Amino acid sequence: MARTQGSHSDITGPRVREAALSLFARHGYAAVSMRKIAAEVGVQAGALYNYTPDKQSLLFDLMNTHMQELLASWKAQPKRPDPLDQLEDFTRFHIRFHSKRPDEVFIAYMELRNLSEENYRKISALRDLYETQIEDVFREGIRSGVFDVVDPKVASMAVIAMLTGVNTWFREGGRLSLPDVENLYCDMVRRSVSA
Amino acid sequence: MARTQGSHSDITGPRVREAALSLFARHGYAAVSMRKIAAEVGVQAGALYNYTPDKQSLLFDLMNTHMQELLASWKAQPKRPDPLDQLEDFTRFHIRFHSKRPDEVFIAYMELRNLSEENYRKISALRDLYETQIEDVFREGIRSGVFDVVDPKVASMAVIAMLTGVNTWFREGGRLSLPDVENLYCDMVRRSVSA
DNA sequence: CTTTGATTTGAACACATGTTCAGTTAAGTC
DNA sequence: GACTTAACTGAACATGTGTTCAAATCAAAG
Repeated sequence: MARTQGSHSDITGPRVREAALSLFARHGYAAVSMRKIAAEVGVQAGALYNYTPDKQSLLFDLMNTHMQELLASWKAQPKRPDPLDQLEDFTRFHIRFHSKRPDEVFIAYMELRNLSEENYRKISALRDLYETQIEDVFREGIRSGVFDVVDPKVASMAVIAMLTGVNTWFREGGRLSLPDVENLYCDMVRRSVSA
Repeated sequence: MARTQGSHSDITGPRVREAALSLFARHGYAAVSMRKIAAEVGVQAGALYNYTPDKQSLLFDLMNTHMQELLASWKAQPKRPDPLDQLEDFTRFHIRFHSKRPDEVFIAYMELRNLSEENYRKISALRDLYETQIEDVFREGIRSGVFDVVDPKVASMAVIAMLTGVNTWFREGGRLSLPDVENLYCDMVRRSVSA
């Protein structure tokens, strides 16, 4: 058996994913052909099928990996006892994590409708799981009296939408630094739900 | 000159736009072919070109009309003197206007990258104009002391993102009525920026 | 009923699509 | 240097793409 180590697939595989990520984010899943992805990698279209069963799986893999990393990364964070601190941690974590992965985030929000029904259900479940994380913080803070929130589900959706919106305008090297932005949003988020 | 009045174009024209709106929102601009739009209208693809010079113009018209109506509708609103009231008015207006036009809103946010450069600039300018509306409210409220906002631009982006997020989960006939949602968001928005 | 011209058809254009696969290339083992 | 096999090419498949346009259709005016 020749070429089991040092094989090209160790290099080409990731490059296919990178090319798909970048192209899907820039032009959208439907507008990017397998030939364009192949051209970006420097390979013929047929070669892509050594690394993905089809175009749909390429999209799903990107979104699934992103969501898994998002959840794992949040759960790896140390959890402070006070819900007010947890809310600040979540705010900073969300902004930081998302600002580092603009392409993944863009795809995760824009390409949901291009997933097959089954794949859509899987990604949706992961997103629900993430939304539940902050919802639980609200419920705990309501019980302990530090939050004045009527509807924790709505508050979760509102806060997540607000935080994810940062990606639409924030650019490294702009008028504000990332810590600046974190502080501004921490302040607004806390005040919007504090007792 | 025959058939100048009661002509089919009075009926087919709007139906082409409606079909494009619905299909673009559901499947995305790139995934919808002129033949699919034509099929939805009940006509052959060639006939569409009596109503649009090309596919791109169809997309631009939908987005442009939406943005023009959004701006005109906001400017037609009576303007109350207190910035706190203006903020509440904006919040209710934004939620109400957007929840009535889910397809237009979806397209306006998702299909920006499918606009030609020139069309993108035009739509961007309109969006900037809308964002300026609430930014001006913040600036006035900071001056008069009713708002405690460090960065009115960031506050605008945060509030608009939060409000537009309603469209991703709110459905008429669900757990909450639209007035319920308006009240919840008014409360959060006001508290997040009040002095 | 004939004329008129707006409206629509249906075929054609040149090219792009996702996917498959027999055949070629080339890197590692013996 | 011969052998093995992963990696890749390049052509082919059937189908779909936006757009054009001569010809057919059809409702109203004369």
